[in-house]
Amino acid sequence: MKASRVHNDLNCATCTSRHQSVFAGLPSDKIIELNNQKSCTTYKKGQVIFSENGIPIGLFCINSGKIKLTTTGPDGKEQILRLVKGGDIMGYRALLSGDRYHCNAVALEDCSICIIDKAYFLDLALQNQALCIAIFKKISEDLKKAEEHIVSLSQKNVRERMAEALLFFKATYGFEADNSTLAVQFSREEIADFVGTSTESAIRLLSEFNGDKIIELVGKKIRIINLDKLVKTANLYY
Amino acid sequence: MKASRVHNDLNCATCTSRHQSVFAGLPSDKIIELNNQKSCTTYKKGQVIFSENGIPIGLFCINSGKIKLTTTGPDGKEQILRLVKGGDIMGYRALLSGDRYHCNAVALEDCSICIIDKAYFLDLALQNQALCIAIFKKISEDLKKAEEHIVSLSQKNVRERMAEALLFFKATYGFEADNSTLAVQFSREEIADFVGTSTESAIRLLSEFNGDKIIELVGKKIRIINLDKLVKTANLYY
DNA sequence: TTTAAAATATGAGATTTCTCATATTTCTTT
DNA sequence: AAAGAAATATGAGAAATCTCATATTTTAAA
Repeated sequence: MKASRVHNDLNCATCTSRHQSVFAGLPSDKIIELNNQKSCTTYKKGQVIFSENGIPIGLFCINSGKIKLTTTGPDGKEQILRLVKGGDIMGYRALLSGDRYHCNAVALEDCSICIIDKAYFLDLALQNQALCIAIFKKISEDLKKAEEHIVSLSQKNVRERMAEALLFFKATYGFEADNSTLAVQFSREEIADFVGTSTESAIRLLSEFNGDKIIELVGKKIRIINLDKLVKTANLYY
Repeated sequence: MKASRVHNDLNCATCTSRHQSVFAGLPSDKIIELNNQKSCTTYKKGQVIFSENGIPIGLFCINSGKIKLTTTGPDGKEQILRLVKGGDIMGYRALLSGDRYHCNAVALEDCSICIIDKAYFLDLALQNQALCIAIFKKISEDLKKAEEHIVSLSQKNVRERMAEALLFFKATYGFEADNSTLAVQFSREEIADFVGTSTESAIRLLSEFNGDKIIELVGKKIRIINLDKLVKTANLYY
């Protein structure tokens, strides 16, 4: 049975993910304070961290692990909206707008996550300019990415969107040590849920890319062996 | 020749749009200060207010008029990303993220707009909690709308998206005095650019909706005559 | 007012993508 | 290790949507 484990082993002061996070600019006294206001949890792959319509109790700060944010469409099909990794915050949209969650957060692999009390976080953000600006930037980036996704879904065909998705996975999670294998593993269905297509079409396209020597399928792993061709296939520039 | 006209006739203290804006919670001394930091411009229908890749010089605060925010897709096709109206701010994403604009802002009708100096606005936002929270909410809402648009584009067919688009236009701009005619006029091409379809398909679907007595086409105007059926057609609930 | 240009409308074939069927492979569990 | 379940793979027909062609109507310009 998969289960989350609550603890407080992580220390914000020594947390390496912090330096890439919105908390990068916090003074050290605030870091110590923050450390006392958080609680840490580990989640196993596949576990739901929060879900649609839930009421936010705090801000999730990812120490390590990868997470997908999804919604359920009108016919029950899942849509992947955002991808989250170590150093990211999540759950901030609902928190800042006083809304409920409109996404599900599901662990793509084992994760170590801290949750920061809602009221404390809001207070901290309003009092610390660097944090406030970092949050502005974070939402702005997510909005930009979402709008790029809109253009892609609206104007590109499935083949182009699939190529773009692989590039997005690369941009988000990078490569493994071999510098060519995507450092994230999705099922074909999950890829389809990001690209906005059927699972069969996703499978077919990945096979085609494999046949075209753009990628190499090694089990569940995807190696990008011709990045130029992938970029061209994505029809990115004009 | 269409041309914008710069002036300073509008007064923030008496501006009625302000009460629905992010500046609603500002104390009156700050309103007076804000009034001195802004400059007003009128734009004619069709005019470009800012464009993709431009560097933001300030925050646009809409006094009156309707505006579309668009991007150009890989094959030159326009995509409508957001719709703006009196009381809204725009250009804030690029401003807050220190980025260039990734959208074009084009007047859908004659507009009266104030521009607030970038540095002044950022300063004001960081010093005033109510404003800061209002901005958080504003971006959060735009992100939520964008993500709903993603699900729609990804999972719905063109007919459902068209119905949803009409409901979105209604939610954004409301009805005229007759309580059924959409208070905004788009060309069929613009509707297609929002829905993510071809102009011909947009024309065809509107004709179909007209034939199905869901809407009534009165020249360029669209009257919603069966809201229930439109909601059902949009496949909104599950 | 006439003419030209742009927008709207509609049909029909071409194309893309989906769906369903059915293998095959991989992973889990006993 | 064997069986069952889940994921991946592939084909083929069905359905959705686009594109191109061509009217028709509306708007703008001369």
